[in-house]
Amino acid sequence: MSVSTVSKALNDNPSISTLTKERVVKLANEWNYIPNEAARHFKQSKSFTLGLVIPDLLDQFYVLAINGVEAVAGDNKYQVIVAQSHEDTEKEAQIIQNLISNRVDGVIIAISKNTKTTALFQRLEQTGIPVVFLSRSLNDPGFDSVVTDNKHAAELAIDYLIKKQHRRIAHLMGPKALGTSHLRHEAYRMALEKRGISYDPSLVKEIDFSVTQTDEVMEALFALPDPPTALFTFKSYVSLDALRFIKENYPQKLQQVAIVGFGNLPLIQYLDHKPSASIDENSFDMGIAAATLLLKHIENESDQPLPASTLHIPCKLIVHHS
Amino acid sequence: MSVSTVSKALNDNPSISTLTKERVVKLANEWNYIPNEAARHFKQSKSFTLGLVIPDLLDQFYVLAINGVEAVAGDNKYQVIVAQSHEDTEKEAQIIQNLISNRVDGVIIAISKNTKTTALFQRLEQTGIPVVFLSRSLNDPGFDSVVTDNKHAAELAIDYLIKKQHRRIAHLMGPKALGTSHLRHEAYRMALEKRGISYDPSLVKEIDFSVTQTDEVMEALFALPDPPTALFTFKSYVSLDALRFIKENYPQKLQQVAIVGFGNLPLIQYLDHKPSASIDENSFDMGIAAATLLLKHIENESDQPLPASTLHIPCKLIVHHS
DNA sequence: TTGTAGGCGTTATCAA
DNA sequence: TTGATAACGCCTACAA
Repeated sequence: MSVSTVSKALNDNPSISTLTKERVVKLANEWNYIPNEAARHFKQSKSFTLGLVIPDLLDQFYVLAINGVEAVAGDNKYQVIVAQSHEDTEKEAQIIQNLISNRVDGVIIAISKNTKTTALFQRLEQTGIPVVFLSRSLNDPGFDSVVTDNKHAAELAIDYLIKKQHRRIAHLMGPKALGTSHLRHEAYRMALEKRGISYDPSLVKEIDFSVTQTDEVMEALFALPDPPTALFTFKSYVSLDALRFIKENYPQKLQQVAIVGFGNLPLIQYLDHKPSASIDENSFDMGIAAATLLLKHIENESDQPLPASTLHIPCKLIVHHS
Repeated sequence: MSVSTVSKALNDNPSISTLTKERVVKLANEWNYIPNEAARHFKQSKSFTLGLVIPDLLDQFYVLAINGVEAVAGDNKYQVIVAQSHEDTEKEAQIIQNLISNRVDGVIIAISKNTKTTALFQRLEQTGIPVVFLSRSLNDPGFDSVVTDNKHAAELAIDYLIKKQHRRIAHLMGPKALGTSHLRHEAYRMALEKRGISYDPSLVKEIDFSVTQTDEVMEALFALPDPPTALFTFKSYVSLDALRFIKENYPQKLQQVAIVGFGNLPLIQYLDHKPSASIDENSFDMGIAAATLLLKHIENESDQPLPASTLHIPCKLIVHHS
């Protein structure tokens, strides 16, 4: 029996008789034959693989997003390769190079905090590999992205804090290199002004996610003549660092200073002193949205590429009760 | 110019003139040519890929192990595909099937808590794909594994608790299906008896990692006529659940009950009420050891397979200061 | 020093 | 209904 007959039989090709199919399947099982997916993909010049690049697997926000991506990918017979950049632009470039080498069908990426250039991503698109930015987007509107609805998030947070009588609300802003940092900063500013609180630049401090810098910034904020009574942070891991700083250095302020940040992390449930509230970014849903959008590009057969779009995923405020 | 000349030029084959090489490399760069790794692997019938199967990415223990595996893999030009079983044997089987389909060169796996049969793993080995079990091993000595030195861990924990005047030390034992659960249980028993504390089976309770079951078990333990004053847990996530149970239901016991478990998780640093201590399993090193062992098998050219071995990774006790 | 040809496992096309 | 063949992109003998 020829290879082609076997191939057709296993793929349930209608041109093969039922009897032959049965015999083939039986033998295939007996001999534990498993088709070589790699060869198949090679032949089809399609890998049925999505590359997913994230800064760090220890960040639960991304893990939840991964789960969302994997769910959609699995439903559509795609695999997912997860790679960590460890917030290193160089490593990130290496990963992307590698993903191109392996001819993944598409890439979802949460860029590292230092990534500024778009060259690599243009290269991907040129190679015919669509890219979707997750959570952290470039400033370039030419790319697809799935992001938190930062504006709404800031309003939820500021509303909550104002209701709790806070007027001096500081913002621990993300690294300037990230477009998301500016979006959140702007959203914070708008939300404040809309509610009649004038924006005070001395209450805005850039952080780089390191403990030491957060400590410095907190020290500076508390040294102000009129220090903040509330913090709005770029992400909840910063909230946690800030909280620890307060516990260690200003324990008397622990009950007074309210903290709200982006990301409702599962680990918060274990804490005794929780941040006051968190923005639940629905990162699982963000993963789903990113993967769905990416697949739409991948499976777009027309000669025209789909126009780039930015999806704002709705979020909600979760108040933590300590 | 022929493809073979180009291929040789790019691979720096000595039979190609320097001039030709230069011209080829120049054009390759100009045209953004990136070799198709998939085709290369296909040709070599080698994927330079390791499969890494773990229960859950939200468990920081495994994330650290992943980092270890990735470090070794990267140094040896191998890629890593990470897949989550979500503690589901069926999903796990699917993943392994998929890894075989994709002809990975080797597999590292932390089996799900329900996995009992070895059939799948034998299938892998038969297919010529070596397997290394990580942390959670089967009872079968025919397979390679990298595990915590459970015996030493139990001694460290029990010594610590005894020094703190505890005599009634309960064990929250892992799921019976896991070989590791029995090893740790046995290590606990031995450590106790060696120190003149008789083993009391009423102080041993099996848990399945669910919050509800941990709650039930804790309730039962505290309802004993002579309840435990210390807990030795299968893993630190169980320690955290137990801690929460105590805070919510027996707050007066919070300061008295000592808890020690396997796994020194990064998230513990954020807690106010920490477990008393944790076994630092050095999971990063476990990942390194597993990957190194696996690569040794993969790169074993001899016709004889290497004998199976079990590596016990040294661990230490980390005392947490609340 | 360069080119030609064969093959890795699979599928699609076309012929038998 | 089945079989032979070419092709996917790359590498490697071997021939020129």
